[in-house]
Amino acid sequence: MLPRSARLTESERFRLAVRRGTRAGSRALVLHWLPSDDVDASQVGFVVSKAVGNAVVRNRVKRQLRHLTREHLTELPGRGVLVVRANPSAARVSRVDLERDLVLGLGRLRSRGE
RNA sequence: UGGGUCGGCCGGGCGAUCGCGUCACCGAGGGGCAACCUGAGGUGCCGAGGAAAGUCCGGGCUCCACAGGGCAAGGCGGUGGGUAACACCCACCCGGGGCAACCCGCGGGACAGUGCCACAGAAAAUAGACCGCCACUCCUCCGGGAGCGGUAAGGGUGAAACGGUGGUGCAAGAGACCACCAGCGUUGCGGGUGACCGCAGCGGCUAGGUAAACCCCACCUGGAGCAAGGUCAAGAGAAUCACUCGCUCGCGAGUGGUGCGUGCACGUUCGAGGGCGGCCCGCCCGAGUGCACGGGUAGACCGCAGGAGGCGGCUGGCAACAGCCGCCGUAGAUGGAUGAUCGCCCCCGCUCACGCGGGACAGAACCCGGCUUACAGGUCGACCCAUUCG
RNA sequence: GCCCCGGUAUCCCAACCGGUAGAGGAAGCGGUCUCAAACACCGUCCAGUGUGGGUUCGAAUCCCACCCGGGGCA
Repeated sequence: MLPRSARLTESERFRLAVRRGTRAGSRALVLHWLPSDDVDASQVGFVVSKAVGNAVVRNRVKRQLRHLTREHLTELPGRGVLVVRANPSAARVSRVDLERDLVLGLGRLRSRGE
Protein backbone atom coordinates (compact mmCIF):
# COMPACT_ATOMS: atom_id res chain seq x y z
CA MET A 1 0.00 0.00 0.00
CA LEU A 2 1.11 3.48 -0.73
CA PRO A 3 1.56 5.89 2.16
CA ARG A 4 -0.70 8.89 2.02
CA SER A 5 2.06 11.31 1.04
CA ALA A 6 2.65 9.42 -2.19
CA ARG A 7 -0.99 9.51 -3.28
CA LEU A 8 -2.21 11.88 -5.91
CA THR A 9 -5.37 13.56 -4.63
CA GLU A 10 -5.87 16.62 -6.79
CA SER A 11 -7.98 16.28 -9.88
CA GLU A 12 -6.14 19.20 -11.50
CA ARG A 13 -2.86 17.33 -11.38
CA PHE A 14 -4.56 14.24 -12.74
CA ARG A 15 -5.70 16.29 -15.70
CA LEU A 16 -2.28 17.78 -16.30
CA ALA A 17 -0.47 14.48 -16.08
CA VAL A 18 -2.83 12.76 -18.50
CA ARG A 19 -2.87 15.71 -20.94
CA ARG A 20 0.74 16.93 -20.85
CA GLY A 21 2.66 13.98 -19.48
CA THR A 22 4.77 11.43 -21.30
CA ARG A 23 2.83 8.30 -22.12
CA ALA A 24 3.96 4.67 -22.02
CA GLY A 25 1.56 1.83 -22.79
CA SER A 26 1.59 -1.86 -22.24
CA ARG A 27 -0.98 -4.60 -22.58
CA ALA A 28 -3.01 -3.83 -19.48
CA LEU A 29 -1.78 -0.41 -18.42
CA VAL A 30 -1.14 3.09 -19.67
CA LEU A 31 1.30 5.26 -17.68
CA HIS A 32 1.39 9.04 -17.75
CA TRP A 33 4.45 10.77 -16.31
CA LEU A 34 4.80 14.49 -15.70
CA PRO A 35 8.04 15.71 -14.05
CA SER A 36 7.34 18.31 -11.43
CA ASP A 37 9.43 20.14 -8.84
CA ASP A 38 6.66 21.62 -6.70
CA VAL A 39 5.86 18.31 -5.00
CA ASP A 40 7.72 17.15 -1.91
CA ALA A 41 7.79 13.58 -3.17
CA SER A 42 6.54 11.82 -6.24
CA GLN A 43 2.81 11.20 -6.29
CA VAL A 44 0.96 8.34 -7.93
CA GLY A 45 -2.70 8.23 -8.90
CA PHE A 46 -4.87 5.57 -10.51
CA VAL A 47 -7.65 5.62 -13.09
CA VAL A 48 -9.79 2.53 -13.39
CA SER A 49 -12.87 3.11 -15.50
CA LYS A 50 -16.18 1.30 -15.45
CA ALA A 51 -15.17 -0.54 -18.61
CA VAL A 52 -12.78 -2.61 -16.50
CA GLY A 53 -15.52 -4.29 -14.51
CA ASN A 54 -17.85 -3.99 -11.56
CA ALA A 55 -16.93 -2.38 -8.27
CA VAL A 56 -15.25 -5.47 -6.87
CA VAL A 57 -13.03 -5.92 -9.91
CA ARG A 58 -12.15 -2.23 -10.07
CA ASN A 59 -11.23 -2.16 -6.41
CA ARG A 60 -9.06 -5.24 -6.72
CA VAL A 61 -7.18 -3.85 -9.71
CA LYS A 62 -6.68 -0.52 -7.97
CA ARG A 63 -5.40 -2.12 -4.77
CA GLN A 64 -3.03 -4.43 -6.57
CA LEU A 65 -1.67 -1.49 -8.54
CA ARG A 66 -1.22 0.57 -5.40
CA HIS A 67 0.64 -2.28 -3.80
CA LEU A 68 2.90 -2.87 -6.80
CA THR A 69 3.61 0.81 -7.30
CA ARG A 70 4.85 1.09 -3.75
CA GLU A 71 7.50 -1.55 -4.41
CA HIS A 72 8.66 0.20 -7.58
CA LEU A 73 8.62 3.82 -6.42
CA THR A 74 12.37 4.06 -6.68
CA GLU A 75 12.28 3.22 -10.37
CA LEU A 76 10.55 6.49 -11.21
CA PRO A 77 12.55 8.80 -13.50
CA GLY A 78 13.07 11.54 -10.95
CA ARG A 79 10.45 13.54 -9.11
CA GLY A 80 6.98 14.10 -10.53
CA VAL A 81 3.43 12.92 -10.93
CA LEU A 82 2.51 9.48 -12.23
CA VAL A 83 -0.96 8.42 -13.34
CA VAL A 84 -1.59 4.73 -13.92
CA ARG A 85 -4.57 3.98 -16.12
CA ALA A 86 -5.98 0.44 -16.34
CA ASN A 87 -7.28 -1.02 -19.58
CA PRO A 88 -10.26 -3.39 -19.57
CA SER A 89 -7.88 -6.31 -20.00
CA ALA A 90 -6.38 -5.54 -16.57
CA ALA A 91 -9.38 -7.29 -15.03
CA ARG A 92 -8.43 -10.67 -16.48
CA VAL A 93 -4.71 -10.38 -15.94
CA SER A 94 -2.89 -12.00 -13.01
CA ARG A 95 -0.94 -10.03 -10.45
CA VAL A 96 2.38 -11.22 -11.89
CA ASP A 97 1.49 -9.98 -15.37
CA LEU A 98 0.33 -6.71 -13.90
CA GLU A 99 3.71 -6.24 -12.25
CA ARG A 100 5.52 -7.09 -15.47
CA ASP A 101 3.47 -4.49 -17.36
CA LEU A 102 4.17 -1.88 -14.70
CA VAL A 103 7.93 -2.47 -14.79
CA LEU A 104 7.85 -2.44 -18.57
CA GLY A 105 6.04 0.90 -18.59
CA LEU A 106 8.37 2.44 -16.04
CA GLY A 107 11.37 1.34 -18.10
CA ARG A 108 9.95 2.99 -21.19
CA LEU A 109 9.34 6.19 -19.26
CA ARG A 110 12.96 6.23 -18.08
CA SER A 111 14.37 5.62 -21.54
CA ARG A 112 12.21 8.41 -22.93
CA GLY A 113 13.28 10.82 -20.22
CA GLU A 114 16.95 10.43 -21.11
C1' U B 1 -35.06 -47.10 0.05
C1' G B 2 -36.75 -43.86 -3.91
C1' G B 3 -39.32 -39.41 -5.38
C1' G B 4 -41.20 -34.74 -3.76
C1' U B 5 -42.90 -30.09 -0.80
C1' C B 6 -41.63 -26.22 2.64
C1' G B 7 -38.52 -23.55 5.96
C1' G B 8 -33.91 -22.12 8.66
C1' C B 9 -28.49 -21.53 8.85
C1' C B 10 -23.33 -21.06 6.90
C1' G B 11 -20.98 -18.40 2.80
C1' G B 12 -13.91 -21.38 3.44
C1' G B 13 -11.05 -22.17 8.68
C1' C B 14 -6.40 -21.47 11.78
C1' G B 15 -1.65 -19.04 12.06
C1' A B 16 2.76 -15.81 10.60
C1' U B 17 5.14 -11.44 8.17
C1' C B 18 5.07 -6.62 5.41
C1' G B 19 1.71 -2.61 4.18
C1' C B 20 -3.11 0.72 4.51
C1' G B 21 -7.34 3.20 7.52
C1' U B 22 -10.21 4.72 12.21
C1' C B 23 -9.71 5.02 17.39
C1' A B 24 -6.89 4.78 22.13
C1' C B 25 -2.21 5.29 24.50
C1' C B 26 3.06 6.55 24.43
C1' G B 27 5.93 10.18 22.22
C1' A B 28 11.75 12.26 19.64
C1' G B 29 11.50 17.17 18.22
C1' G B 30 9.45 22.29 17.26
C1' G B 31 6.58 26.80 19.03
C1' G B 32 5.07 29.45 23.61
C1' C B 33 6.65 33.18 29.99
C1' A B 34 2.79 29.68 30.94
C1' A B 35 -1.79 27.10 30.20
C1' C B 36 -1.23 24.69 25.96
C1' C B 37 -0.60 23.88 20.57
C1' U B 38 1.80 20.96 16.92
C1' G B 39 3.89 16.39 16.02
C1' A B 40 8.18 12.37 12.90
C1' G B 41 7.60 7.72 14.79
C1' G B 42 6.03 3.52 17.97
C1' U B 43 2.50 0.03 20.56
C1' G B 44 -2.41 -2.03 20.89
C1' C B 45 -7.68 -2.96 19.42
C1' C B 46 -10.83 -3.16 15.39
C1' G B 47 -11.60 -2.96 10.01
C1' A B 48 -17.49 -4.98 4.20
C1' G B 49 -22.47 -8.33 2.96
C1' G B 50 -26.44 -11.92 2.90
C1' A B 51 -27.49 -9.74 -0.46
C1' A B 52 -23.30 -4.14 1.30
C1' A B 53 -26.40 -4.62 -5.25
C1' G B 54 -31.01 -2.75 -7.99
C1' U B 55 -33.02 1.95 -5.84
C1' C B 56 -38.95 -0.65 -6.08
C1' C B 57 -41.72 0.69 -1.32
C1' G B 58 -41.98 2.25 4.03
C1' G B 59 -39.95 5.00 8.18
C1' G B 60 -36.25 7.63 11.48
C1' C B 61 -33.30 12.18 11.14
C1' U B 62 -32.53 17.42 9.16
C1' C B 63 -34.16 21.95 6.85
C1' C B 64 -38.34 24.60 4.65
C1' A B 65 -43.63 25.10 5.15
C1' C B 66 -47.71 24.42 8.57
C1' A B 67 -55.83 29.82 8.23
C1' G B 68 -59.21 27.44 5.29
C1' G B 69 -62.34 25.71 1.04
C1' G B 70 -62.96 23.50 -3.82
C1' C B 71 -60.90 20.74 -7.93
C1' A B 72 -57.28 17.84 -9.76
C1' A B 73 -52.72 14.19 -9.06
C1' G B 74 -50.45 9.73 -7.23
C1' G B 75 -50.81 5.24 -4.49
C1' C B 76 -53.43 1.09 -2.25
C1' G B 77 -57.54 -2.79 -2.86
C1' G B 78 -60.80 -10.21 0.23
C1' U B 79 -61.09 -10.29 5.99
C1' G B 80 -58.79 -9.98 10.79
C1' G B 81 -54.24 -9.12 13.14
C1' G B 82 -48.69 -7.57 13.61
C1' U B 83 -45.66 -3.15 13.10
C1' A B 84 -42.70 3.18 13.84
C1' A B 85 -44.64 2.41 8.94
C1' C B 86 -45.35 -0.25 4.40
C1' A B 87 -46.92 -2.28 -1.53
C1' C B 88 -43.96 -6.19 4.00
C1' C B 89 -45.18 -10.33 7.52
C1' C B 90 -48.82 -13.86 9.97
C1' A B 91 -53.54 -16.33 10.28
C1' C B 92 -58.04 -17.13 7.90
C1' C B 93 -61.84 -16.75 3.70
C1' C B 94 -62.86 -17.29 -1.60
C1' G B 95 -61.23 -19.04 -6.60
C1' G B 96 -57.71 -22.24 -9.40
C1' G B 97 -53.89 -26.39 -9.63
C1' G B 98 -51.82 -31.00 -7.35
C1' C B 99 -53.11 -38.24 -5.24
C1' A B 100 -50.83 -35.39 -1.17
C1' A B 101 -47.37 -32.24 1.71
C1' C B 102 -48.31 -27.76 -0.53
C1' C B 103 -48.40 -24.00 -4.37
C1' C B 104 -50.57 -19.75 -7.31
C1' G B 105 -53.98 -15.26 -7.36
C1' C B 106 -53.09 -6.40 -8.73
C1' G B 107 -58.72 -11.01 -4.92
C1' G B 108 -63.65 -4.05 -4.27
C1' G B 109 -67.60 -2.52 -8.01
C1' A B 110 -69.71 -4.36 -14.93
C1' C B 111 -78.24 -3.29 -12.32
C1' A B 112 -73.85 4.98 -11.37
C1' G B 113 -72.55 6.15 -16.18
C1' U B 114 -69.37 6.12 -20.82
C1' G B 115 -66.30 3.46 -24.27
C1' C B 116 -64.49 -1.01 -26.80
C1' C B 117 -65.29 -6.32 -28.46
C1' A B 118 -61.00 -6.77 -35.14
C1' C B 119 -61.79 -11.07 -38.68
C1' A B 120 -65.65 -14.53 -39.19
C1' G B 121 -70.83 -14.66 -38.49
C1' A B 122 -77.78 -13.50 -39.86
C1' A B 123 -76.85 -11.25 -35.31
C1' A B 124 -71.59 -8.92 -30.52
C1' A B 125 -75.83 -6.66 -26.58
C1' U B 126 -83.00 -3.03 -23.18
C1' A B 127 -81.69 -7.97 -29.17
C1' G B 128 -82.56 -9.52 -33.70
C1' A B 129 -83.64 -13.68 -37.66
C1' C B 130 -79.34 -15.89 -42.84
C1' C B 131 -80.24 -21.08 -43.81
C1' G B 132 -84.02 -23.80 -41.59
C1' C B 133 -88.99 -25.55 -39.29
C1' C B 134 -94.46 -24.63 -39.43
C1' A B 135 -99.60 -22.61 -40.50
C1' C B 136 -102.42 -19.63 -44.00
C1' U B 137 -103.18 -17.29 -49.01
C1' C B 138 -101.90 -17.33 -54.18
C1' C B 139 -99.36 -19.52 -58.48
C1' U B 140 -97.75 -24.18 -60.62
C1' C B 141 -94.74 -27.36 -65.85
C1' C B 142 -96.80 -31.00 -59.24
C1' G B 143 -90.28 -30.94 -58.53
C1' G B 144 -91.67 -26.58 -56.25
C1' G B 145 -92.08 -21.06 -56.11
C1' A B 146 -94.00 -16.22 -54.21
C1' G B 147 -96.37 -13.38 -50.34
C1' C B 148 -97.76 -12.65 -45.29
C1' G B 149 -97.21 -14.40 -40.43
C1' G B 150 -95.46 -17.77 -36.25
C1' U B 151 -90.89 -19.80 -34.13
C1' A B 152 -85.76 -20.02 -32.10
C1' A B 153 -85.38 -26.74 -31.44
C1' G B 154 -81.42 -27.68 -35.39
C1' G B 155 -77.12 -25.61 -38.89
C1' G B 156 -72.68 -23.00 -39.37
C1' U B 157 -69.09 -18.55 -37.35
C1' G B 158 -66.51 -17.04 -33.19
C1' A B 159 -62.70 -16.20 -27.43
C1' A B 160 -67.74 -15.25 -26.34
C1' A B 161 -74.43 -16.35 -29.21
C1' C B 162 -79.24 -14.46 -23.91
C1' G B 163 -79.13 -21.18 -18.77
C1' G B 164 -78.01 -27.14 -19.25
C1' U B 165 -80.17 -32.31 -19.60
C1' G B 166 -84.63 -35.06 -20.02
C1' G B 167 -89.81 -34.76 -20.61
C1' U B 168 -94.91 -32.50 -21.29
C1' G B 169 -96.79 -29.65 -24.90
C1' C B 170 -97.47 -27.65 -30.01
C1' A B 171 -99.04 -26.59 -36.76
C1' A B 172 -93.81 -25.96 -35.70
C1' G B 173 -91.76 -24.31 -31.35
C1' A B 174 -90.43 -21.78 -26.84
C1' G B 175 -89.25 -21.82 -18.91
C1' A B 176 -95.10 -21.91 -22.05
C1' C B 177 -95.17 -25.93 -18.21
C1' C B 178 -92.69 -30.05 -15.09
C1' A B 179 -88.29 -32.77 -12.71
C1' C B 180 -83.16 -32.49 -11.60
C1' C B 181 -78.73 -29.48 -11.96
C1' A B 182 -75.94 -24.78 -12.39
C1' G B 183 -76.46 -19.61 -11.43
C1' C B 184 -78.86 -14.78 -9.54
C1' G B 185 -81.72 -11.98 -6.05
C1' U B 186 -84.11 -12.15 -1.39
C1' U B 187 -86.12 -13.72 3.64
C1' G B 188 -85.43 -16.47 8.11
C1' C B 189 -82.47 -19.48 11.46
C1' G B 190 -77.57 -21.10 13.09
C1' G B 191 -71.92 -20.44 13.32
C1' G B 192 -67.84 -16.74 12.99
C1' U B 193 -64.76 -10.26 15.51
C1' G B 194 -64.97 -10.48 10.09
C1' A B 195 -64.25 -11.94 4.90
C1' C B 196 -67.71 -15.82 4.65
C1' C B 197 -70.03 -20.65 5.52
C1' G B 198 -74.25 -24.16 6.49
C1' C B 199 -79.58 -25.24 6.40
C1' A B 200 -84.63 -24.04 5.03
C1' G B 201 -88.07 -21.10 2.19
C1' C B 202 -89.62 -17.62 -1.61
C1' G B 203 -89.08 -15.00 -6.35
C1' G B 204 -88.69 -14.27 -11.45
C1' C B 205 -86.78 -17.82 -14.92
C1' U B 206 -81.31 -15.74 -16.77
C1' A B 207 -78.32 -11.54 -16.05
C1' G B 208 -71.97 -11.71 -21.95
C1' G B 209 -66.77 -9.96 -21.38
C1' U B 210 -63.37 -5.95 -20.37
C1' A B 211 -62.06 -1.60 -14.70
C1' A B 212 -53.28 -4.03 -15.45
C1' A B 213 -60.07 1.10 -20.63
C1' C B 214 -62.15 5.88 -18.65
C1' C B 215 -64.57 5.63 -14.20
C1' C B 216 -67.25 4.80 -9.17
C1' C B 217 -66.41 3.39 -3.92
C1' A B 218 -63.28 2.87 0.58
C1' C B 219 -58.61 4.14 2.65
C1' C B 220 -53.69 6.69 2.46
C1' U B 221 -50.29 10.77 0.89
C1' G B 222 -46.88 18.36 2.62
C1' G B 223 -41.95 19.42 -0.05
C1' A B 224 -37.07 18.18 -0.42
C1' G B 225 -32.96 15.34 0.78
C1' C B 226 -26.62 13.91 4.88
C1' A B 227 -23.97 17.30 -1.59
C1' A B 228 -30.02 17.41 4.23
C1' G B 229 -28.41 20.84 7.77
C1' G B 230 -25.01 23.47 11.29
C1' U B 231 -20.25 25.87 13.03
C1' C B 232 -15.60 28.04 11.62
C1' A B 233 -12.00 29.51 8.32
C1' A B 234 -10.31 31.20 3.52
C1' G B 235 -11.09 34.19 -0.73
C1' A B 236 -13.15 38.75 -2.68
C1' G B 237 -8.60 41.65 -8.64
C1' A B 238 -13.07 44.35 -9.86
C1' A B 239 -17.41 47.85 -7.17
C1' U B 240 -18.52 51.72 -3.62
C1' C B 241 -18.23 55.10 0.76
C1' A B 242 -15.38 57.80 4.46
C1' C B 243 -10.78 59.74 6.19
C1' U B 244 -5.52 60.97 5.49
C1' C B 245 -1.38 62.12 2.32
C1' G B 246 0.91 63.50 -2.41
C1' C B 247 1.01 66.37 -6.59
C1' U B 248 1.59 67.48 -12.82
C1' C B 249 -5.64 69.14 -10.07
C1' G B 250 -8.03 64.65 -11.52
C1' C B 251 -5.47 60.96 -10.78
C1' G B 252 -2.40 57.90 -7.46
C1' A B 253 -1.19 55.63 -2.64
C1' G B 254 -2.53 54.12 2.37
C1' U B 255 -6.11 52.90 6.37
C1' G B 256 -11.02 51.53 7.68
C1' G B 257 -16.19 50.22 6.47
C1' U B 258 -19.87 47.98 3.16
C1' G B 259 -19.68 44.05 -0.13
C1' C B 260 -19.78 39.55 -5.89
C1' G B 261 -20.03 42.72 -10.56
C1' U B 262 -22.50 44.30 -15.27
C1' G B 263 -26.80 44.59 -18.56
C1' C B 264 -32.11 44.13 -19.42
C1' A B 265 -37.19 43.60 -17.51
C1' C B 266 -40.91 44.23 -13.67
C1' G B 267 -41.57 46.65 -8.92
C1' U B 268 -41.86 49.38 -3.32
C1' U B 269 -48.59 50.18 -0.57
C1' C B 270 -51.76 51.53 -8.14
C1' G B 271 -47.74 45.49 -4.57
C1' A B 272 -42.79 42.93 -8.25
C1' G B 273 -42.01 38.45 -6.27
C1' G B 274 -42.57 34.48 -2.73
C1' G B 275 -45.18 30.81 0.73
C1' C B 276 -49.55 27.68 1.96
C1' G B 277 -47.19 19.81 -2.22
C1' G B 278 -50.14 21.04 -8.28
C1' C B 279 -54.42 24.60 -10.13
C1' C B 280 -58.39 28.20 -8.59
C1' C B 281 -60.41 31.12 -4.64
C1' G B 282 -58.78 32.94 -0.21
C1' C B 283 -55.00 34.14 3.42
C1' C B 284 -50.02 35.51 4.85
C1' C B 285 -44.99 37.60 4.11
C1' G B 286 -43.23 41.52 1.50
C1' A B 287 -38.57 45.36 -1.02
C1' G B 288 -36.55 43.57 -3.94
C1' U B 289 -37.22 39.73 -7.73
C1' G B 290 -36.55 37.25 -12.57
C1' C B 291 -33.37 36.35 -16.90
C1' A B 292 -28.59 36.63 -19.44
C1' C B 293 -23.27 37.28 -19.25
C1' G B 294 -18.76 37.54 -16.40
C1' G B 295 -16.08 36.43 -11.81
C1' G B 296 -14.98 33.90 -6.92
C1' U B 297 -15.07 29.50 -3.68
C1' A B 298 -15.48 24.04 -3.51
C1' G B 299 -11.13 23.75 2.89
C1' A B 300 -11.73 21.96 8.23
C1' C B 301 -14.99 20.20 12.01
C1' C B 302 -19.88 18.60 13.70
C1' G B 303 -23.92 15.64 11.66
C1' C B 304 -21.25 10.11 12.05
C1' A B 305 -22.82 5.29 14.43
C1' G B 306 -26.04 2.88 21.03
C1' G B 307 -29.70 1.39 16.99
C1' A B 308 -37.56 0.29 15.91
C1' G B 309 -29.37 -3.27 17.84
C1' G B 310 -27.83 -8.55 18.42
C1' C B 311 -27.85 -13.22 21.34
C1' G B 312 -30.05 -16.36 25.25
C1' G B 313 -34.08 -17.48 28.68
C1' C B 314 -39.16 -16.98 30.56
C1' U B 315 -44.32 -15.37 29.78
C1' G B 316 -48.65 -14.23 26.38
C1' G B 317 -50.25 -15.49 21.32
C1' C B 318 -52.12 -20.83 16.23
C1' A B 319 -48.58 -17.34 14.16
C1' A B 320 -46.37 -12.69 12.61
C1' C B 321 -45.02 -10.40 17.05
C1' A B 322 -45.07 -8.21 21.96
C1' G B 323 -43.52 -7.80 27.27
C1' C B 324 -39.84 -8.81 31.13
C1' C B 325 -34.84 -10.40 32.71
C1' G B 326 -29.64 -11.30 31.68
C1' C B 327 -25.31 -10.85 28.54
C1' C B 328 -22.56 -8.45 24.35
C1' G B 329 -20.45 -3.75 22.45
C1' U B 330 -19.24 -4.92 16.42
C1' A B 331 -16.37 -0.49 9.95
C1' G B 332 -16.70 4.88 9.45
C1' A B 333 -13.36 6.30 4.20
C1' U B 334 -13.46 11.47 1.33
C1' G B 335 -8.95 10.14 -5.48
C1' G B 336 -12.12 7.17 -0.87
C1' A B 337 -8.82 2.17 4.16
C1' U B 338 -9.20 -4.95 3.25
C1' G B 339 -3.71 -5.67 -0.67
C1' A B 340 0.78 -8.85 -0.96
C1' U B 341 3.65 -13.24 0.54
C1' C B 342 3.90 -17.99 3.11
C1' G B 343 2.47 -22.61 6.00
C1' C B 344 -1.32 -26.32 7.55
C1' C B 345 -6.31 -27.95 6.87
C1' C B 346 -11.33 -28.10 3.94
C1' C B 347 -14.02 -28.55 -0.92
C1' C B 348 -13.98 -29.30 -6.45
C1' G B 349 -11.52 -30.87 -11.21
C1' C B 350 -7.43 -33.63 -13.75
C1' U B 351 -4.02 -37.73 -12.53
C1' C B 352 -2.24 -44.82 -11.09
C1' A B 353 0.42 -41.67 -7.96
C1' C B 354 3.74 -37.58 -6.81
C1' G B 355 1.57 -33.29 -7.95
C1' C B 356 -0.90 -29.27 -10.65
C1' G B 357 -4.99 -25.86 -11.26
C1' G B 358 -9.21 -23.61 -9.07
C1' G B 359 -12.64 -21.52 -4.55
C1' A B 360 -19.97 -18.58 -6.16
C1' C B 361 -22.45 -13.80 -6.36
C1' A B 362 -20.44 -9.58 -5.09
C1' G B 363 -17.52 -3.91 -1.89
C1' A B 364 -20.12 -0.02 3.37
C1' A B 365 -20.73 5.97 2.07
C1' C B 366 -26.59 9.10 7.21
C1' C B 367 -29.22 4.90 9.57
C1' C B 368 -33.01 1.18 9.90
C1' G B 369 -37.61 -2.29 8.23
C1' G B 370 -39.00 -4.84 3.81
C1' C B 371 -39.28 -6.23 -1.51
C1' U B 372 -36.72 -7.74 -5.93
C1' U B 373 -32.60 -9.67 -8.40
C1' A B 374 -27.45 -12.54 -8.43
C1' C B 375 -25.10 -16.80 -6.06
C1' A B 376 -20.06 -22.35 -6.15
C1' G B 377 -20.86 -25.37 -2.43
C1' G B 378 -22.27 -27.14 2.39
C1' U B 379 -25.62 -28.09 6.45
C1' C B 380 -30.04 -28.74 9.72
C1' G B 381 -35.22 -29.51 10.50
C1' A B 382 -40.51 -30.48 9.46
C1' C B 383 -43.97 -32.74 6.29
C1' C B 384 -46.18 -35.69 1.93
C1' C B 385 -46.44 -39.86 -1.68
C1' A B 386 -44.83 -44.77 -3.32
C1' U B 387 -42.51 -49.44 -2.09
C1' U B 388 -40.52 -53.17 1.36
C1' C B 389 -40.27 -55.09 6.37
C1' G B 390 -42.33 -55.17 11.42
C1' G C 1 -28.63 10.79 -3.64
C1' C C 2 -32.80 12.14 -6.75
C1' C C 3 -35.12 11.87 -11.65
C1' C C 4 -36.14 11.17 -16.92
C1' C C 5 -35.88 8.87 -21.99
C1' G C 6 -35.07 4.89 -25.34
C1' G C 7 -34.56 -0.60 -27.15
C1' U C 8 -38.99 -2.92 -33.81
C1' A C 9 -35.59 -5.65 -40.84
C1' U C 10 -28.23 -4.81 -41.72
C1' C C 11 -28.88 0.73 -40.40
C1' C C 12 -32.27 5.25 -39.52
C1' C C 13 -37.21 5.00 -38.16
C1' A C 14 -43.27 4.48 -38.50
C1' A C 15 -47.17 1.69 -36.16
C1' C C 16 -47.95 3.10 -29.15
C1' C C 17 -55.82 5.53 -25.75
C1' G C 18 -55.04 -3.29 -27.79
C1' G C 19 -57.14 -6.10 -33.62
C1' U C 20 -52.64 -10.06 -35.57
C1' A C 21 -46.07 -5.57 -37.93
C1' G C 22 -44.27 -1.77 -42.58
C1' A C 23 -45.95 3.71 -44.36
C1' G C 24 -41.14 5.31 -45.57
C1' G C 25 -35.73 6.21 -46.35
C1' A C 26 -30.62 4.17 -46.70
C1' A C 27 -27.86 -0.31 -47.64
C1' G C 28 -27.93 -5.28 -50.19
C1' C C 29 -29.56 -8.29 -54.52
C1' G C 30 -31.66 -8.65 -59.67
C1' G C 31 -32.96 -5.91 -64.04
C1' U C 32 -33.39 -1.39 -67.62
C1' C C 33 -29.99 2.44 -69.31
C1' U C 34 -24.09 2.61 -70.46
C1' C C 35 -18.38 0.39 -73.88
C1' A C 36 -18.12 0.12 -68.40
C1' A C 37 -19.56 2.68 -64.07
C1' A C 38 -22.13 6.63 -61.37
C1' C C 39 -26.96 8.86 -61.41
C1' A C 40 -31.98 7.74 -62.44
C1' C C 41 -36.04 4.17 -62.91
C1' C C 42 -38.42 -0.74 -61.96
C1' G C 43 -38.59 -5.03 -59.04
C1' U C 44 -37.09 -7.88 -54.88
C1' C C 45 -35.06 -9.52 -50.15
C1' C C 46 -35.32 -8.51 -44.85
C1' A C 47 -38.40 -9.18 -38.07
C1' G C 48 -41.92 -11.38 -34.60
C1' U C 49 -40.82 -6.00 -31.53
C1' G C 50 -34.30 -6.29 -25.38
C1' U C 51 -35.65 -10.80 -21.76
C1' G C 52 -39.21 -13.29 -18.54
C1' G C 53 -44.06 -13.31 -16.46
C1' G C 54 -49.15 -11.46 -16.07
C1' U C 55 -54.10 -9.06 -17.66
C1' U C 56 -57.18 -9.90 -22.24
C1' C C 57 -60.49 -13.83 -26.92
C1' G C 58 -56.16 -11.18 -28.66
C1' A C 59 -50.14 -7.39 -26.33
C1' A C 60 -44.97 -3.91 -30.14
C1' U C 61 -48.99 -1.27 -27.47
C1' C C 62 -51.55 -2.13 -20.78
C1' C C 63 -49.20 -3.94 -15.84
C1' C C 64 -44.90 -6.14 -12.98
C1' A C 65 -39.78 -7.74 -12.58
C1' C C 66 -35.06 -7.85 -14.89
C1' C C 67 -31.11 -6.62 -18.84
C1' C C 68 -28.73 -3.02 -21.98
C1' G C 69 -27.90 2.01 -23.80
C1' G C 70 -28.29 7.38 -23.29
C1' G C 71 -29.25 11.85 -20.57
C1' G C 72 -30.45 15.61 -16.61
C1' C C 73 -30.25 17.99 -11.51
C1' A C 74 -27.79 18.82 -6.65
